[in-house]
Amino acid sequence: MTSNKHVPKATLQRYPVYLKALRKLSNLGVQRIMSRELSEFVDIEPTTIRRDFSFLGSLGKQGYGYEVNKLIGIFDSELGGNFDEKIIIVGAGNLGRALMNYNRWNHVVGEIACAFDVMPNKQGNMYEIPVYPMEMLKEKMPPGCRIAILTVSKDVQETVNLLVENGIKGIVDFTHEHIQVPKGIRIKPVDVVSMVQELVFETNSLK
Amino acid sequence: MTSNKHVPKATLQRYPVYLKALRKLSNLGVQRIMSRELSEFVDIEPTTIRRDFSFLGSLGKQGYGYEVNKLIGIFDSELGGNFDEKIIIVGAGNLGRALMNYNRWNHVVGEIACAFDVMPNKQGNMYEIPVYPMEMLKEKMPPGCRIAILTVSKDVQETVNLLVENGIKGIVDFTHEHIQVPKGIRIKPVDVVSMVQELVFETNSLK
DNA sequence: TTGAATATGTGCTATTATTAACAAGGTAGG
DNA sequence: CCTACCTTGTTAATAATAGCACATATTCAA
Repeated sequence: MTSNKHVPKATLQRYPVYLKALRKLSNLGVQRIMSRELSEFVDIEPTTIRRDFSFLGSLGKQGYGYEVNKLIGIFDSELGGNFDEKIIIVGAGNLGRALMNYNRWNHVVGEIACAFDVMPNKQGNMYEIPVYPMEMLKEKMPPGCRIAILTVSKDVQETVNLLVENGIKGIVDFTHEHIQVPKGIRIKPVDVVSMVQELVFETNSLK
Repeated sequence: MTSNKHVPKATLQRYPVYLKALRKLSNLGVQRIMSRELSEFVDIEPTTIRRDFSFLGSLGKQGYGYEVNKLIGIFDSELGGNFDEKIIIVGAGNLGRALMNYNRWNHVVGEIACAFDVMPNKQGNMYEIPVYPMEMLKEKMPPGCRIAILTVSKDVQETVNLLVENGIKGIVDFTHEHIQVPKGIRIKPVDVVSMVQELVFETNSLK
């Protein structure tokens, strides 16, 4: 990080949105963009965008705007550590396998290094990604691995404990269970049911 | 809704968390709980919990706490409309089918009424849920259906437009595309890549 | 029945996040 | 090179959210 300013949580949550939009724009051949244009694209106020970007330095030019590819580069290097993250998938059921097949990880976050499952019939290679037995977690976990995607359906808390013991710092959680982790470990629940509930709650309460 | 107080957005986003935790506790046989206990469980300050609950009425008893099942009942009726939502899944690939097989929807949000896919070989019945061709959307969409889960991988924006034209108000979006919708339509992006990015960004920037 | 103990619900305060407004500086067209 | 125009980055103002602190109501043990 160049600047030592504290980046607000809310901003941090918007960065992936910007990044996705910028990549899309770059693919469309857009080379430069102004906060006002980007605003219409991502539905975030121009001022908010400019402030969010400002935490990463003075990235734009006055009277001109931002270079799309420069912005992407900054996200990669300043925030993403160049996105060479080694990620593991824990649980190789339908969902886990669908995620292995996403092939959208490279240069965007890193790569799925390997996966783990308790069931022998799930083990082996899957979409060129090795799936190991759960007992081999410690042994096969790539060095420096911090992030796991959890798609198991049984023994959830036990599995989480195992992951934390082995140095995992962040978990993308696809289970339906309620998980508890020590301070400092981050969990991102990806729960379709909760998402739908949120939509229902909003729709029922806000109108 | 009993109270007409405005429920803050932040609160609305926490309700599913409470609900999930309360269901878990109920299953464990817990009948009453205090905000302080619940706080440790969900990692949200007791005060915040009490205030969040207070928007739905005076649900607890002073010096006593809350009845777990009463709380669940309130969420169901006040917010969830008793969770009889008819949901559709659009896109019956790996992910779509995994979601059909979740069988966690009943009494928690509602039911997956049916699914749609452009590919003829994906159509037919899947886990007892009918999968129709995309052209039949208008015809087969259940009456009053407001919520769609989107797992298609092609023609994303076109599909979204179609859904919105047919009355969908909220979309749980599993695609990797950037989507634009008219005001009033809510999108919940469920993007594993963005989730991992968020974890990476937090880990790289906050320490 | 009584009173000490306890947990809720809510003014109020502190913190965090968003938006408006504008000075500063670069652009672009002649 | 100059000038009129734009858009950034940031300061200051507003809004939203979180958390303290306590009055109030209820429990529960004796």
